[in-house]
Amino acid sequence: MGVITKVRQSTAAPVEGLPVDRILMDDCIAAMRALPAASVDMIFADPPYNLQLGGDLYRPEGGRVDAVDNDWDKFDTFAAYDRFTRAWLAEARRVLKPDGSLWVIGSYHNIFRVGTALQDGGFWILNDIVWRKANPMPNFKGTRFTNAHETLIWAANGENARYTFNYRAMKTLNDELQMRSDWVLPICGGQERLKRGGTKAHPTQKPEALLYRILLACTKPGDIVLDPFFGTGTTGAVARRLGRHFIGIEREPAYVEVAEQRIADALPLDESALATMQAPRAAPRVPFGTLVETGMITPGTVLTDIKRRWRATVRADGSLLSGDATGSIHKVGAVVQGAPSCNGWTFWHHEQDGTLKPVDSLRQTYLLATQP
Amino acid sequence: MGVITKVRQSTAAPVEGLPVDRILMDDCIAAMRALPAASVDMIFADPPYNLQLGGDLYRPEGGRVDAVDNDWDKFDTFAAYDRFTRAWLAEARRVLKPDGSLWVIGSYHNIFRVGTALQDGGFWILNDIVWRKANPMPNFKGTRFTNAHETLIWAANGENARYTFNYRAMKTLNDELQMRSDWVLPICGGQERLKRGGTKAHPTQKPEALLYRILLACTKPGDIVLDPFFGTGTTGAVARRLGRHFIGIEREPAYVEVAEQRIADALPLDESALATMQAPRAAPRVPFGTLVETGMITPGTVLTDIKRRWRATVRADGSLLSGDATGSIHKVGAVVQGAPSCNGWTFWHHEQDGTLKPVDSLRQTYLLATQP
DNA sequence: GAATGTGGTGAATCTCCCG
DNA sequence: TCGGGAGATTCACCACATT
Repeated sequence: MGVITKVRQSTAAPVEGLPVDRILMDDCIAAMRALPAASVDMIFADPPYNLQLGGDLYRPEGGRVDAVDNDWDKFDTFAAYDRFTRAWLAEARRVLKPDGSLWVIGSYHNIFRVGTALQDGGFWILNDIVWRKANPMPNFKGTRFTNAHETLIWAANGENARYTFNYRAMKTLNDELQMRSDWVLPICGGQERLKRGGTKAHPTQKPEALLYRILLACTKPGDIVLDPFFGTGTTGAVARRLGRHFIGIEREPAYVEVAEQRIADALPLDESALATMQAPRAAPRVPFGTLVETGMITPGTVLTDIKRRWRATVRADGSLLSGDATGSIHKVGAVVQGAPSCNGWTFWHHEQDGTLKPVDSLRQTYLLATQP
Repeated sequence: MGVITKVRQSTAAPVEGLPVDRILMDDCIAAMRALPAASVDMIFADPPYNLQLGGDLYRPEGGRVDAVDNDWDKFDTFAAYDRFTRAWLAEARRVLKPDGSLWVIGSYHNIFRVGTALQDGGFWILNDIVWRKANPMPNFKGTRFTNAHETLIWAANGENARYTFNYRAMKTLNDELQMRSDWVLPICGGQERLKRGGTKAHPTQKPEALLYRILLACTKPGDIVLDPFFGTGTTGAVARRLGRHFIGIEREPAYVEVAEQRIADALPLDESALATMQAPRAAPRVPFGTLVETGMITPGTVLTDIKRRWRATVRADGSLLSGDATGSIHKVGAVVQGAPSCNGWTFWHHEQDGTLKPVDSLRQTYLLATQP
């Protein structure tokens, strides 16, 4: 599997005097101003999200959520955030080569403002990419949908730029299917999460797998990647492992110190390490409710067990009603039988062509219709 | 299991003279202007994604502009789109009830402009939702990532609005896990795709499953949903099925004709099928003292937490005593743990048949015995 | 040693009603 | 409008301890 091709090297000679493979401890706008125009091949930016959090948030079991409360994430107004965004984007565009591209990551707090600003500034959006987190923090209070993703924008330096996109590499990475605009990756934790004195070194460290995919997709070996919000240096570490150069800009000395050490420790990846950075194939999970939503089974339908001893009615939200019992297909199946648990998929049946069929057959039909 | 409660209906009486369950064949801004303020419970909007808005505001998209003039031209075009967006959003906000909410769907071409405009206009973003298409069109040229999703924004009418969110219904729909911000749903095709003379009746018809989830999540039965870009009426068809009212606005007579027929064919669900899992909050409140009064628990009974780390004694008035702490089951639970708050119903247990059971089980028993 | 259980944690705009 | 009190609320993964 996987076609091995010769890797194209970066063609143009690097600009003289660039602070390559170094971290500049400075404000990002000032530092970019000091760089020559059209000198880097890609920019990855993880700017402040302007989260606008309220007071403390507590978990159901009592613990307090360790939120992002750093000063660098505080802006007085949207207008102030926009000024900041437009300023760094303008410098970024100047520093980027004509055929380079820009990546920015954000959440709904800031990404719409960033997207608008970069369109206004002349960048040309190529894709928006959704990082679907495999293990996001739940919504503890049950007030909204679990915020389970972040958004990345990939943009070229103008509409007609000839940007780099390693189509084959992405297709190979994705089991010979085209890489889609939604990426399922775990959040950064475990051994990968950098600590200082037992606590996390940076509140928003990004997983290396994310940068791995971005650099592999949009740069060539030897290319120079600029990260104006370097933090603890995920971009630098991945760039080194993939044989790319980096320029990091970071204001906080504490972050710079951690990043220096980390990049020094980063070793070029071998084959097996690369494999672990791939996302595991997401097991297709189909909730019963999806069958209701897609019209495969209608609210009001009566389900029975195979011997028609018990009956239950499907409701609009995919719950069942049987006597006084309500809940999921599994829960109601368990209750009517007086059993501790029950697999509702095989227990409940619906009538189809005069015969009883388990609702699991509907799930199989759905999977066949929607899987590539 | 599960408390059966009557489905909460929309509370406020609908505004007099509203064109409810009708399609207004008109420009959306003009039609909204004719509606009274604060009159609809939800708005779902599927505005044009590209810049071909028609009218004299917008230049035709046809010819490519030379790169030198590109910036200015793009600015001009984006500015025109922004004016249009801000205009319809302003009317939408006026027409929306204070506790109503807004949904907008878009792609990377327009969604950043829409998001910025609605934040500037005073809407408060609650979630951005990713509709992850189960079967998207591939990227034939292999020049970018397969564009496999669209983005929706869900926003309240201001930061402190008390919007509707049927948390329990969503959790049930998703097999007893919190509904996340990434939704996997098939695109609209097959039987559902409306045709006129063999070709698709509308280029961007949305799947009913998408609207089904949105209406189930954010409206109550009897609520009024406004769709200012009605198209072939997906919103209206789903609203009718789910026992919600709609107001559609659509300029194109051909779409209106298709929509009318489609909605007439949509079968409303009966009331029992419409029921969804209700939050405990919707159940009648039972003070702990009631259980003491009715003899379900005796003064002097000792309660403990599940691990028997803390003990408390029930007093005649339904308060607890633990060491020096006295007060409600919640307050004493919080005090002994040193936590900011505590749900005493699930924290405190009593011994029954040799095992510890949460006092909440007594409340459930009481509710079952006293509910009609 | 393997299986199981316990505790900690992650970019979070995180309650509602009543007086 | 503000303050106080009732009471509702979590998923996946990892490290580490226990069986």
